[in-house]
Amino acid sequence: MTTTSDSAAPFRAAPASPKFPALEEQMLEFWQQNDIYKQSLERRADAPPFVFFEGPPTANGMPHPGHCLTRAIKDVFPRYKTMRGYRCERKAGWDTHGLPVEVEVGKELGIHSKEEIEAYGIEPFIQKCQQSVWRYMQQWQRLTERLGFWVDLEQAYVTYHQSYVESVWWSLKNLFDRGLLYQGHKIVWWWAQGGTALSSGEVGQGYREVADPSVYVKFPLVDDPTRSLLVWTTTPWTLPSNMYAAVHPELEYSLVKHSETGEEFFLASALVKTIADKAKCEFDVLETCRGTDLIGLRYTPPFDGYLKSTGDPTGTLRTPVGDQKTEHHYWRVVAADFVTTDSGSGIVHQAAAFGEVDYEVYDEQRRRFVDGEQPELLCAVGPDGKFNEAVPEAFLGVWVKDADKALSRDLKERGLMFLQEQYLHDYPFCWRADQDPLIQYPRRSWFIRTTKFRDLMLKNNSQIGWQPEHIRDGRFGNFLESNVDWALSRERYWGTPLPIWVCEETGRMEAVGNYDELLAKPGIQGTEVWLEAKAANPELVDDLRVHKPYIDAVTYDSPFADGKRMRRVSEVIDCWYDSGAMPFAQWGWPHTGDQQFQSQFPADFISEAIDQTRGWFYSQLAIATMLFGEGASVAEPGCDVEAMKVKDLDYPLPFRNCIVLGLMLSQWWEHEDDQKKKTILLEESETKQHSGKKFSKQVGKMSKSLRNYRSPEEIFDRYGADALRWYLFANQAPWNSIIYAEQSIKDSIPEFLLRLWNTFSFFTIYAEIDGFDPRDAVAADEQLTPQSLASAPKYRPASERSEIDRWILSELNQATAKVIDRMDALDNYNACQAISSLLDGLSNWYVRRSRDRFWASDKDSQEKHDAYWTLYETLLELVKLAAPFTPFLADTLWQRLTEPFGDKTLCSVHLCDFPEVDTDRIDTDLSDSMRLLREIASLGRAARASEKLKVRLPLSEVTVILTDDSQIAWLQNHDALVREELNVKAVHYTTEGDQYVQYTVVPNFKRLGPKVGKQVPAVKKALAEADGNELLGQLQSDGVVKLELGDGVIELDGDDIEVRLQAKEGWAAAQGLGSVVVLHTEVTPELQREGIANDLIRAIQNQRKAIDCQYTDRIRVAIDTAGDEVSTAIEEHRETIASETLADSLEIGTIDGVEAAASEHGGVFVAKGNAS
RNA sequence: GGGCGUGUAGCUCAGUUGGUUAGAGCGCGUCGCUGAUAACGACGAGGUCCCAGAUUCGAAUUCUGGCACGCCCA
Repeated sequence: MTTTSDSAAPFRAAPASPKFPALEEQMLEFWQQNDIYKQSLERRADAPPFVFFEGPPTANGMPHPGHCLTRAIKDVFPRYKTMRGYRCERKAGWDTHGLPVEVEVGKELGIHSKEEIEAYGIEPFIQKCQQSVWRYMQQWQRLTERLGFWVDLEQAYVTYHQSYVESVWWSLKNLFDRGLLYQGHKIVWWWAQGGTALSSGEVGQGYREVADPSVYVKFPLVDDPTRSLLVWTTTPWTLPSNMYAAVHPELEYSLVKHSETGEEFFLASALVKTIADKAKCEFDVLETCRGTDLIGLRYTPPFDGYLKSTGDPTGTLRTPVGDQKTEHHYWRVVAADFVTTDSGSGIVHQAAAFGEVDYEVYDEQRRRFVDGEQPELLCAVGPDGKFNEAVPEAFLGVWVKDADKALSRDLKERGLMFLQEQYLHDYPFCWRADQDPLIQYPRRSWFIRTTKFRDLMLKNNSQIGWQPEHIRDGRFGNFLESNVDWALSRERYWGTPLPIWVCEETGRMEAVGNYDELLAKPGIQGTEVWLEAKAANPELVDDLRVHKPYIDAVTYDSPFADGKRMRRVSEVIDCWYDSGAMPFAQWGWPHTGDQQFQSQFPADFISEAIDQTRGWFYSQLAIATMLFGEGASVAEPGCDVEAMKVKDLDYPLPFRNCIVLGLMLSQWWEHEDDQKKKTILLEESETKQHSGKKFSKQVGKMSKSLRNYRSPEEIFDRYGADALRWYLFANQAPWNSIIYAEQSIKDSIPEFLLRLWNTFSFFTIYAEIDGFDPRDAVAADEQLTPQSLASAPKYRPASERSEIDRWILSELNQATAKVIDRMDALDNYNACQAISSLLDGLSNWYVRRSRDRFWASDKDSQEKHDAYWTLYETLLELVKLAAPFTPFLADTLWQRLTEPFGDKTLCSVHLCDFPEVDTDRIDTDLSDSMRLLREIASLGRAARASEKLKVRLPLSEVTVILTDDSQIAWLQNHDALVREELNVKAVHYTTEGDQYVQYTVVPNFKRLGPKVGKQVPAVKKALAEADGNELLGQLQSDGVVKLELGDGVIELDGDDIEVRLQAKEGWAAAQGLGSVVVLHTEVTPELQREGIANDLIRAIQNQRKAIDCQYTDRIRVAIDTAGDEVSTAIEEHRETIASETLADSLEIGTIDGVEAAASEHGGVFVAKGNAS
């Protein structure tokens, strides 16, 4: 070959067993030192943007394998889009606020309750919180980098940063000024003894079964005190706070008469008998009605505390103008859909203060009244869980759960108790003080009126490209449909402070949009608290000045009352609001970053796991809908919306596409011994090392305490990040829940990484031997595109190269088209399938069938150059295709493949453009023909196997019978492949196979169905019964087949039917769908001897390897045989044997001092060195 | 209890608008190849497509009702 280079070989043979984790570590260092990620962005500085939002991980706790999936998916599409010519900025982000962080710090300090935190000091506590998230952020950064997730960690947005907090403040001020931020009640699970609400997670931990009372109480009607509602409740202590009695409007109710006492009750018809039985009495049904008929009936509440103190107030209803109606505030029958007849009486006591559902009923009632005349929430219990003045004196100050019995006795004495029972149910207790039952209790809370935006949110949702699609109308759509106002505030410490200041005199409020605005307020005081803290501890992060407790100290003159102060409310906000504000808050917008925000909104692509539907997906959608586009005009009456509107922003939605990932489960093998001690193994193969123990396979959630999964770090060290990534991308659609199966991660090495490496390695071995030098392509560009390589003198256009070259180039371009199509549709799974099958074709067919050209001794033959250029180009393009998926290996191979060019080529594949499809190189007919040819080869091997005729033994002929002659000409021109593959002397193709095969004609149902409809079974039957050969003959001569059916004749053309072949008995044959391959099995002595020669070649080659020959070492060979046939075979094929094995001498006999290798034809002696 | 999803080979998973022989990889078995060699190839066995019903000429695929599992909510 040509030698334009100074060095002997521009390519070095690659090591056979690469250590992928070590190669990846090297690559990480290279990327870092050369700032490849930044370079990849700079190359796209003026390109159209592809906008990606990073959903901020909570920097609390260590990252686990599930996070690897999210981060890998978040990486692959931006990488792909960058290579495709887009500018895809990737700003990292961290969610740093919230209860989980407080709990984590609490654990560290050994404290838990709010009292303990306050005793410890809010100031040191939030400092600890800030330090804690910082520590975890570093762990996450390590994982992020090692996984190859390219994202700008240096410029990450952090939710506790001042600029971020101020953006959130701006948005809250905007909502407040539009009247959309209001104070209301929220019913929470309340730990009265500890004075704090518990999160749902904490509540879930503390359920246990207890017996509670279940009582049926009489509520006498105001208009007819002889009649009562029979009302059911399981919490007698809430009766003093009764507000309504609820019925289901559609249920049937009965008015019954007690057969003994004569009292009359309303209750659900379905429960009349049940309750009569329970009370051991008889009811006579007087009349029935529907629930709606009862609505509005007034009754006397069981305890009169509120009746006395309020005087049974009324209010004006919201009705059309001029149509004034009033209604009593309390103690009426109302409608509620949740009432059932599964238990109770069908009439349910409503105490809005102590139940979320009850509260909703109350809220609905409240909204029926005009402003200022609405019912108040009745609540006879203080935050300490004890009764207040609204109850009879005997109960004042009693802990509610202790009062059930006494209250019941009181009701009995007053004749209001109808029936009393006990029932068992699960009830939550405080998880750390397990004697303390929790109660539902109302807390003042801040809400955002998201319900006003329900339709707009649905409209935005409808335009989002969800993957999978069912999220839109399923889980997410349903969630939006049942939207309730967002409970924004949290009575906690570490969070974005709610930026609302209240006048200490009038209670009037205003929102503050940023820190400077606050400082500019008249009479500002309290800022010194922060300054002093900072002076005392200069290490303090400046961002803390907008946090509790420093911000709480800041007060200013009230604009509402002379001489009075404005003080901040004490709450912080839900950290989901923080994350949902990231589209603008990540830039500090609107205070800063206008240009970035304008160009980076909305997102083209986001992805998170399905648990984020109610989390980040919602918070983003809700906030964007309220602030931007059509929603920006929504406000309470009297607000000047135009003044508050964000100018020039008319965005419909916060993100255009979202892949919703499934959850990740773990898989492990478990054994439990007699002492209940568990042994956990992560790989099935390991169970064999514990003989005698029975392991059962488990699939379930990943559990830190069970240690039922391997940490990402260990996976990286064992198999590498590419192995994990390929497993995540190529094994399943990402929205399915995925089982983290270590074996499958391991398998991605031989299935993809090693196969790619071996193909590359094959190339380098021969490129080194032959001195193939790609620098002959003098006009090669920095990306080594196929076009630019064409400048090499021995480079022939693809159209002039051999069939197999054109085939693999066609496969390459088809695969490229498929990958682009799939990746544009956010379908990584099928993109990987396309890459995988391309690699399979390259490795298992192209290389296999092109070996002889690489081995050919004529180093300068055109065929050899064709093979090199084809393989080289294909590898280069394949590596680019793989780059987004397995970035480490792809870059390693790119660097080695481009090494001869030095600085002339790009130093990283990630700076390249994604391959373009060259449609001129796609030849689908060739693909079809090659598929048929591979099928024929495969059938031939199957036939050989069934006759126990090994491939080394040559055969004279195979006959291939086809159903039609359309491919025969092509196959005949290219039968060398089949001859070599099957080791036969000749191949005959024919459609006249009556001798070997039977023809059957089967319907093509897809065409026939629409055509003949119900006659399909009859046609099928007729075809099966007819003589196939005859039908085929008809078809070939007339072009149609006529079938006699019971009710007439049907004509079928060639597309309506398919011809199938069935090999006849007695032939060494194998059948496929459209072809049968028949072997001619007679073995002549000549063929036998050629087979012997092949056997010997193999034995000698084995021996070469055994004595450590280099590829090019010459050898001496002797065969120790007494057989004439073997000797003759050696003589006949001496040339071939010698050239194949690089033997300088080939004798019958032995070689002294050399150990013989046994073979079926005698001892084989191989020695290094030439004959002399 | 409600909503959403999942159920296909021993394992991990595909399966396009319904088309009659349901696929891949791994694992297993048999064989082959041997200048990619701790690699590679072929062939084979292995399936009640969770169950029952409906629609249809035809259902893994559509519908209804179960069962099991998962997630979210109550």
